[in-house]
Amino acid sequence: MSSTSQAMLNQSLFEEQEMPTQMGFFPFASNLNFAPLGNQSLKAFPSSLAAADVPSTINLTETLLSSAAAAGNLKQTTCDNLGGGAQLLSLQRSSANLWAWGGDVNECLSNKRTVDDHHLGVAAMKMKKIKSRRKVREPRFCFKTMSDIDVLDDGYKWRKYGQKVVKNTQHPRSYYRCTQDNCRVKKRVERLAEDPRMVITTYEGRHVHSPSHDQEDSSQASSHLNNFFW
DNA sequence: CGGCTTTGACCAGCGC
DNA sequence: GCGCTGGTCAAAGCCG
Repeated sequence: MSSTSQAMLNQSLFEEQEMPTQMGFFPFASNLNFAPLGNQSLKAFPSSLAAADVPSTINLTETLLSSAAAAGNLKQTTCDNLGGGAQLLSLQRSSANLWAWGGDVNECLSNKRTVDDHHLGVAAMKMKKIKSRRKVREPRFCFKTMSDIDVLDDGYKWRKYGQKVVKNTQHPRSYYRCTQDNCRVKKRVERLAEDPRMVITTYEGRHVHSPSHDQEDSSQASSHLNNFFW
């Protein structure tokens, strides 16, 4: 990824924060820096200053680091040429890599939310859902994980509602919905065609509740996550 | 029996 | 308008 496109991305993330009705990354993403990773990927890492100013960003980082550490093979490094000795999340096999995926970055940024869902009744919502199933989308957040496990434990309870074989991939895409009442968060899980070891997880929407996890550590970590962007 | 997964059908969006 | 594709629905079956 060129520095120009990275600059455009950062600009778009900033705009997303100022105009929450637009499609894009979650606001927290504007507190992350991005480094190019291959042709299509970005590696996300916390800006040291921003992280100090925005505790929730630290919480996210800690959450990911702790979950990655739990999965093993966490490797934390610094990268001086990115300025200020910025902290990178450099994770190895079977750990939770947080990065934005190039393809979905474009998808996220190109989609706009057109209607405010909050003022619609249930019936109206159903009608709208039927009429514009794909047009109206919640904010999305996606990342790659190199893992043998398809569904990562993020502290929330999910129910699978569909599976689809998408074009040019050997592996089916699975669709999950949060089991909590009134919570419309969805996630898609698929394996990268070019590298089946990579799992692409895409979250859509925001949770309106705390994680329902019975493991204390994960629950604590996930609650940090929930505090600011779920 | 309730909650979950599977899976074929259906529908909307998009490109031609 | 038509065909393709992705996303969702919902019935059926499975499992604890």
